[in-house]
Formats: sequence, C-alpha cells, structure tokens
Amino acid sequence: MTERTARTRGGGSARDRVLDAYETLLIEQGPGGATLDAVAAAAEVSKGGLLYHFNSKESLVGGLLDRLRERSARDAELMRSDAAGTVAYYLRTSMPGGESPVGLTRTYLATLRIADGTTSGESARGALAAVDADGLAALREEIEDPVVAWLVQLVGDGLYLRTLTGAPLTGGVPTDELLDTLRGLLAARSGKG
Amino acid sequence: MTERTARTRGGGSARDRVLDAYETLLIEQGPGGATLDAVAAAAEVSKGGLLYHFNSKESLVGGLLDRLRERSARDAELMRSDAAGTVAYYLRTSMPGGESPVGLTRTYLATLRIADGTTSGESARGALAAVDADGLAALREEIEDPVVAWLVQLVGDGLYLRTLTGAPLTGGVPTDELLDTLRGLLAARSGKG
DNA sequence: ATCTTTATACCGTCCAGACGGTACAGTCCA
DNA sequence: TGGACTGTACCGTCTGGACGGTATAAAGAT
Repeated sequence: MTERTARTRGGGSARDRVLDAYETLLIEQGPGGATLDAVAAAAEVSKGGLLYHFNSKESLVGGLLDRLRERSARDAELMRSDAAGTVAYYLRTSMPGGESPVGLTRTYLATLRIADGTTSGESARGALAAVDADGLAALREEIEDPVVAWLVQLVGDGLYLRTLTGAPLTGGVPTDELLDTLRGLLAARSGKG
Repeated sequence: MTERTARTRGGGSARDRVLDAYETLLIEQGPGGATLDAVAAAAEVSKGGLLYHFNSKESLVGGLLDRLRERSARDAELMRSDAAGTVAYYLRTSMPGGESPVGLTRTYLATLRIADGTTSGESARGALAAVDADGLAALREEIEDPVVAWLVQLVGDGLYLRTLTGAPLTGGVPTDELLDTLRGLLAARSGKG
C-alpha cells in the first residue's frame, strides 16, 4: 500500500520514520517536546515533508493511534502463541528490556503521554482502553478467575508506569524474580474458595 | 508557615488556590492546558497575582513538588497508623474514590503529568521516586518479603495508571474484591519456600 | 518515440496566534 | 504604611499550519 515506494534515507519509509521519531520524542521529552519541527528534524524530513504525510498534528496523532491498534493486534497473536504462556509474555513485555517484538510497548508508552483532556487525548484514551481490554481477554484464557487476571494486568501496568517515570526499578530486585514470585502466588491458590 | 494569610476568595489562601488549580488543570487537561493564564483564571486570581506568588512557571512547578513532598510525609504517618493496616491503606488510597485524605493522590497524579524530559521534569521524577521509596518502605514494615512488597506496590501503581488514563476500571469488578483477593493471595503463602 | 499530464514525495518560507514573562499604576484591607 | 493583590499593556519566541515550489516516475495520447 505504502511500502512500494523506495526508502530515501535511514530505516523504512519516510512516513514510518516520522512515526518512530514522534514516539521517541513523546517518550523522552513528553508532549511539549514533540513539536512538528522537532519530529521532522528527528525523522530527517523537512517540516513540509512531514505535513505531506500527516497534514495536521491531529492526523499525526491519528497515525500513532492506528499504529497502536495495528501493533496491539499483532502483539495479541504473539502473546497467545508464546511458549512460556500468556502471563509470562505479558509481564515480560511490560518490563524495560523485554519489550514486545512488534514495538507495542514503545507505542503504548508514547500514546500514554498524549492521553490528556483534549479531543485527540480522548481518542488516545479510547485506543489505550481497547489495548488493555485485549490484554485482559488474553490473560483470562490462562487465568480463570477474572479478579486475579485483573490483578496480574495491574502488575504489568505498574511496570509500565515505572518505565514512564524512568524509575530504575526500585530496590534493584531482578525482574525475573518478580515473575517467579507472582507465579508462586498464583500456584499456591489454584483452586479458590 | 504559609497558613497565616487570610482567605480572600474561595477555599484557602490565594497561593493554595493557585496550586489547587494547577493540579486540577494538569490532571484534567494535561501539561498543555495548564498555562499560566488558565491556572490564574481557574484559581480566580489575576495573572499578575499568580506571578506575585510564583514568579515563573518553574517556581510554580517547584511549589507543586514542595506540596508533593509535604503531603507524602503526612500521608506516610496516616498509612502507618491506619487501623486496617499499611497494605489496605496503600491500595485503598490508590483507587479512585478512596483518595488519600491529605490529597496525596491528586498531587501525585498531577506531578506524573509533568514528569517529562525537561529539567523541571527531572525534578518531578525525582520527587515521585522519593514518594515511591517511602511507600515501599512502609509496605515492607508489614510484608517481610521485599519482592512481594514490591508486587503490592506495583498493583497500586497500576491503579494509578488506570486513573491517569481515566479508564473506568476494567470489567466492572468491584475494587474491594481486588483487595480481598490480594489479601487471600498473600495469606496463602505467608511462610514461603 | 516524444510530449503532456498526473500523482507522489518531498523542501523552504512565511505568518497569525499563543505562551511565558515584564512593567507598572492603582486598589483594598489590616 | 505596607503587603497582597488587580488590570492593562506589552515584548520576544515558539508553534502549528498554510502555501508555493521542485524532482521524479509512471500513464496516456499522438
């Protein structure tokens, strides 16, 4: 659809590079730093070129949300087919260093930053909610108790928030240990009352 | 210290009202909506009046961070003296509707929004990290295993993130049930291997 | 085979408005 | 009298966005 055109510079098509740059700036600088000029510069595209692909800032946001939805769908597939199980995949990809291979983590974190009270912010919130709903549904396939499934998701969310604030993962507890402990907790009460 | 000045309009002193307005705008509109003009208007103070108390936006941020630290200290006291226990207090005040009586939740959420890559954003991240460290320390007084304590904190963080995105708390599971389930999980393995 | 048209993929410049901040004269209350 | 403001008038900078121009390649038409 768009892939037929040749790559001019850098990685993929200019359009993808713009989206990549937008994500990076959103994550590293926040919404204030993700101006059209800054995005264009980071994507090694002129401002006019950026505006050619996304004719307004709102449409740039739209492009990010489309990517989020697309990656969420692709990630859900990987999650269900993961050898270690759904829970393991979910938690693993929620931790810094174990990001989703389709880049969902990056896109999710970037979208989080524009989930404010504006009109496009509302759309962002909606898109994030959809991703969360998909994740919960996948978790439920492995954990029958809906409350426990939700709990596991909240742990993942907490990990996300920590990544957002850039906190160096408190206390220096290895993240693998967290997964093991949670597993142990879950196993110790498999049949509940 | 600051409380000696009389209330002119609305709630407390003008200074406090400015901080309240700044928090509200940050939470409801994000950093983009929290301009000096908007904050002044929401606090029912003139722009000149706002700048009388906080002579720059940076100092307004500083005021918010001071308030965060102050409220964190006051909240930690309440947490330790809570009848239902530290864990219950922590989780309860992480949920929408059960906010900390000293307003920590509000201030924390507002600060989260300015925790970006700028200079003042770094300060915000530092202040948030300090609050988190205090919370974890308090949790550890009730939960001996550091990994489990961390896990509980992550659940609370997840709740925060959900509040941030404004998600209506997925699935409609009552939040009390979450606390009960977590309690059950914790009790089922009190002596670990 | 050549000419013209159309579409795609950009670049560089300019502008109106918003934002942070300044300056300052005047007002109200203790 | 002085501290806590209000209100108005500004200024410089940055931002989103409009606009016009350019290079290239494929598609038709002749």
